[in-house]
Amino acid sequence: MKLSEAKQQFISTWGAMGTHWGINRTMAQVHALLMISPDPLTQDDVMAQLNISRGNVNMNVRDLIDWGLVDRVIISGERKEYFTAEKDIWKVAKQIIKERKKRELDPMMKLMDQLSKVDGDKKDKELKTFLDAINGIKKFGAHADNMLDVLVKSDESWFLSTALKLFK
Amino acid sequence: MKLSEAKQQFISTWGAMGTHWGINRTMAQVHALLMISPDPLTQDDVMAQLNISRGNVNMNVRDLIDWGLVDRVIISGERKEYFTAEKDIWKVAKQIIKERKKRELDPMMKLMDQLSKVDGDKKDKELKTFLDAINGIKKFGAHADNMLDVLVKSDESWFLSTALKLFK
DNA sequence: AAATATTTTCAATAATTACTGAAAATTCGA
DNA sequence: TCGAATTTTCAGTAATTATTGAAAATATTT
Repeated sequence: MKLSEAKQQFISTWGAMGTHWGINRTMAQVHALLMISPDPLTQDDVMAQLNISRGNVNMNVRDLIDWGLVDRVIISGERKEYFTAEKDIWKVAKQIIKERKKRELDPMMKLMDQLSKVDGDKKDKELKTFLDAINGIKKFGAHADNMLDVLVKSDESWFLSTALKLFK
Repeated sequence: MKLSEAKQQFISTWGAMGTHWGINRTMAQVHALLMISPDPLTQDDVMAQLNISRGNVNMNVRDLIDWGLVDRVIISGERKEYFTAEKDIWKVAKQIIKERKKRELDPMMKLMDQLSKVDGDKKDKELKTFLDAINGIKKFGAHADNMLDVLVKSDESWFLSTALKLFK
């Protein structure tokens, strides 16, 4: 298989995968492109390689920067902005875990706390089932939160060696 | 807060959360409704409670069954089908991990194996960066795969006690 | 400060995804 | 086996989400 073909396939699949994770296809494709590009790219490079408009590139790159997955790069003597992505997949994963925890898990747990204050007769089957569900999620969330925190703070070698032994 | 209100909020938030995870809003809402319902519900119950059409309920319930998150229940003497959802959130999480691993991680790893066979001059910077990315993902994926396998095979008490100590 | 290059915004539009509802298929009881 | 109840399918439509492209804003050079 030729490199150009392989790149194309990687970008396309990474994009499709993104849609299964609540990430828009193009954003995932831009990320994929930057991950396999040795040097930083400009908006025009991305436009050309993915065949998308300037506005689209701008928007998605900005989102990727918000996620902490892409950085602006200043190249001295150049007027244009360049963009580059973190290439260490472990760091990428940690960053995504960190962001999703902040954006999703934390607010969800806050809501569960509120919902567990629901009032009514504890003997009521409806209420009991509801509270059991909420409390189950709270407990699970607290543990997941903890686990993810440790994961995010750990380094790659820990993940690649120790973690496995512990799990086995 | 009243129960009916709390339920409504839970269903709505669980649905919104679904969209961040590549799951359609309605499917997540149906799941939420079944999780907090003490008794199995019929298609008509779900239609009434979520204000959606019969076809929509049918489709989403079928998907939830495919995901292993909802079961058909036969109630003797009743002609209609009833549906119920697993209420133990740890089992729900394990099931989702299992399915996503099968549907997403496994195929992705298969693709990486293919892409790592790309041919060309190993000195080429473009090729080198590409291969580094692919191999990084392969290595990461193999470990994640392993970790998730152990998680899925472990039981709740392990998660709630041992896992934390190990991680700390 | 004017000219030029570059980035950002956002209303209009396109593309995608989800939903409805009625017809077809299936199931089940009599 | 027939008829009624129930489930499933799916073409048409609605709702949502993503993209374009050109105008406005910003930054840089001369």
